[in-house]
Amino acid sequence: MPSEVPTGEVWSIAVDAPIGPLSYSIPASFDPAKIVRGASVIVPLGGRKVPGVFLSRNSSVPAGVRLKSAFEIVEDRPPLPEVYVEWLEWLARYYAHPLGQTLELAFPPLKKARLKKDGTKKASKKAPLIDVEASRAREDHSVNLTEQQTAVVDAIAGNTSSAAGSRPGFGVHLLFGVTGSGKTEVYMELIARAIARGEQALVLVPEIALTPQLIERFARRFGDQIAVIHSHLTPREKTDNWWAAREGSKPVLIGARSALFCPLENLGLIVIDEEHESSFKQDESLRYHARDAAVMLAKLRGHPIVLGSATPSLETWQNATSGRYQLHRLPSRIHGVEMPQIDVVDLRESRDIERQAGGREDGRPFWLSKELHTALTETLERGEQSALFLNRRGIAQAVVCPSCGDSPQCPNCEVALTLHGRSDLVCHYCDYHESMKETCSACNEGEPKPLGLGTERIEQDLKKLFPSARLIRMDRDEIQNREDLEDAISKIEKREVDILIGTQMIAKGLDFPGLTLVGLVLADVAFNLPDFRASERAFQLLTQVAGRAGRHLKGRKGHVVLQTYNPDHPSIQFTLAHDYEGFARHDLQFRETLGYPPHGRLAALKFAGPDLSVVERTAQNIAHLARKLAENGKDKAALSILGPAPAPLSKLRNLYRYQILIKGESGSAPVSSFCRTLSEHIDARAKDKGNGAASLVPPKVKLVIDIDALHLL
DNA sequence: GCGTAGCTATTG
DNA sequence: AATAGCTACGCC
Repeated sequence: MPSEVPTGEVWSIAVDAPIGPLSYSIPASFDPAKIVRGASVIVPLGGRKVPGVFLSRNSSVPAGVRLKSAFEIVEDRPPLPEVYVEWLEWLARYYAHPLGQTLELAFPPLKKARLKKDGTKKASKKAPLIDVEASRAREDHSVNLTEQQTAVVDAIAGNTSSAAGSRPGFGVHLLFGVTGSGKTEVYMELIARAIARGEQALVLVPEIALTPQLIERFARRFGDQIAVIHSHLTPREKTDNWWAAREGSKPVLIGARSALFCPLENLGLIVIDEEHESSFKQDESLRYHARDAAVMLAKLRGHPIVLGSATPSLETWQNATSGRYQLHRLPSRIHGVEMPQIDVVDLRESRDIERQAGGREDGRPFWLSKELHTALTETLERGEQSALFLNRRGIAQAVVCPSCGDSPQCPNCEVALTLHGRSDLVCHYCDYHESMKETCSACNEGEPKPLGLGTERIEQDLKKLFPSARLIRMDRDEIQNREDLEDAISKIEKREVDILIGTQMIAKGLDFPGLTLVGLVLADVAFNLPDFRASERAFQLLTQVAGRAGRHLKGRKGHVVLQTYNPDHPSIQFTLAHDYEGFARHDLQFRETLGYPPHGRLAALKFAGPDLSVVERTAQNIAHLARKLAENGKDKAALSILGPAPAPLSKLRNLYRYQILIKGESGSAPVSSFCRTLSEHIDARAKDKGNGAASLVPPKVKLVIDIDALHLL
C-alpha cells in the first residue's frame, strides 16, 4: 500500500508465463489512446520483465496484493484486433494453455533489449507499394477453370463473379478431390476473388509441402502479392514476411501451421490444404490443431474456410457428410489422366519370399517379389522412373541372436536398436548408438543376425541387382535438411535418377513426370501400430504413395505394385479400389462401436518421469480424481476415463510414460471443459501443500493435457 | 566459514 | 517460464 497508484487505472494483463492474468497499475505517463485491450505491454513479473497483453480495465483492485506498475507499451507491436483476442482466448481455454503464452504467439518475437527503436518496422513498410502494378498485370491472366471447378468456386464464394459483390459469410467447405483433380486452381480462384474484394487470404499447408515449387505456383498467379512464413526462413525474412502480411501490403499469406497466428485485419478466406495431415497438430506447448483452430477463427470472423484433401480426416469427413460442413467433389483427374493400376502381391503365397537373406537363383533379394522385379526391370528398360516405398529406415529393424533370442535394446528407450550400415546399432527415438558385437552379449554364444528390412538394405540390394541403375535414397538418414530435399527433388526432375527409394518423405506432394512405377515394399508397416487411427493413416499413406505413379501419363496408367502379408486388410482393399468413401464408411463404423473420434472426442493425459513407480502412482491418483470428478459432474454419463496404462512406447529417453484417455460421447465437447476442471483441481491441490496435502503431481513427473490428441504412442 | 548445485515456491 | 530463495553438502 505504500506505492501510491499513479492514475488509479488498474488493468488485468495476460502475462507471458504459465499463470493466469494479473493486475497492474498503469502509470499516468502512458498514452491513454494506446491503453486498449489487445495492446502489448511490458510488465514486471517476479524479478524480471515480461511481455503481456491488456485484457480489460479492472473495476476493483484485488485484495491483499501490492500492485506493480506496468513498464511500457511495446510501440513496435501493433495491438491485436478484438476478434483475434477473442479467438486466442478461446484457443487458450479449449486447449488448457495459459492465456498470456497463447496471446504471445500473435506477435513478432520481442527484441531482448527492447528500448525505443523506431526504424524496425518502417523498413518493411516501404517494400509493398512497388509491386502492385506488376501483380495487377498477373491478375489479368484469366485462368480457365473446368465446369466443375467453376461450380465449386461459385458455391463457396457466391455466384456473383469477381465483381465487388456480397461477401461470402462463414462456412466450412470440404474440397474433396484426388491429387490432380485441380484443387489448387479452385484455391487460387477463390483467393483472386478475395483480393478483388479487397480482402486477404491465408493458405496453410503442411510444412513438408511448403516447397519452392508450391510457392512458385502461387507466385505465377499472384506475383509479389504473396508473403510466406515457415520455420526455415531466417528470423529477418520471417519478420519481413510477417509484417507484409500483418499490414496488408501482401494480400496472400502462405505458410505452415504457425502462420495462422499472424493477425490479418482484412482476412476474408482461409485455405487448409491437405487438411488430414497430422502435422497440423502441434505436439508441444499449445497443442492446437491448426485446422480446427482455423475453423474457429473463420467462424468468429465470419468468412469461408476451405479444407482440401483427397483423403480427408475422418473427423472432417463426418462433418462434411452430416451437413455441418459443405462437401464439394472434384471427382476426376483433369487432362484425362487416369488413376494408377494397383496390383497386390500376397506375400503369404510366394513361399520363395520367406526371409532368406541370401537371396534366390535369379539374384532377387528376399523382399522383392517376382512381380515387382519384373515391373522394375521393364520400367528401367523404358527409361522411366520407379519409386520404392518403405516406411522404415536402416538395414534391419533389429538384430536377433539365433541361439538365445536376445536382441539389443536401447538403454534409454523401450525399443529394439535398428541396424544401420555394417554394424551400427541405432535407436530411432534418441541419439543412442553402439556397434554390433560379433557374439551375443547376452549368451556369449550366438552370432546376432539382422531381422527385418529398411530402406538402406533395399538400396544395397538394388545396387547389386541393377548395377547400372542410378539410385537415390530419401529418408531421414540421407535427407537432413531442406537443401538436401531440394537437391534430391531437382535430381529426380532432371531425370538423373532411375530408382528412388524412400520413406514417407516421398509420399507427400512430390510430383515427378517421369515416375511411372511405384512399389510398396511392405504395406503392412503402415497399419501395424497400436493406435486406433492406424488404419486411417495407412489408407492415406498408401493412397498418397500410389498416387505418385504416372501422374502425367496419357493413354496409359501408372503402375503400382503393393506387397503385403494382409491383402484383405481394409486399408489395402479400399486403396486398390481408389475408394476413399468406402474406407471412410468402414472405419467410421469401427470407431463408432468403440466410441472413438469422430464419434465423440478424446483427450490424453500424458505422464512422464524418471521413476516408473512414481509415474504409475501419479497416473493412478489422477485417474482416481478424474473418476470422482466425472461422477459428480453433470456430464458423467457422457464421459469415460480409460486407464491409466503404460503408453505404447513405455519408456523414451529414460522417461517412463503412462497415459489416461478421457473419452466423451458425440455432441459438442465436454471433454475439453472436463480437462480444464481437472487441471484446476490439480493446481489447487498443489497450492494447498502447506496444509499437508501432498501435491498430486510430484515435481519429477510431467503431466501434459492433450486435447483432441492425435498421437497416442 | 563460504561457495554452490539442486530443488521449491512464486510471480500482481 | 524464469528466478529468487533455501537447503544440503563440500572444501580449506
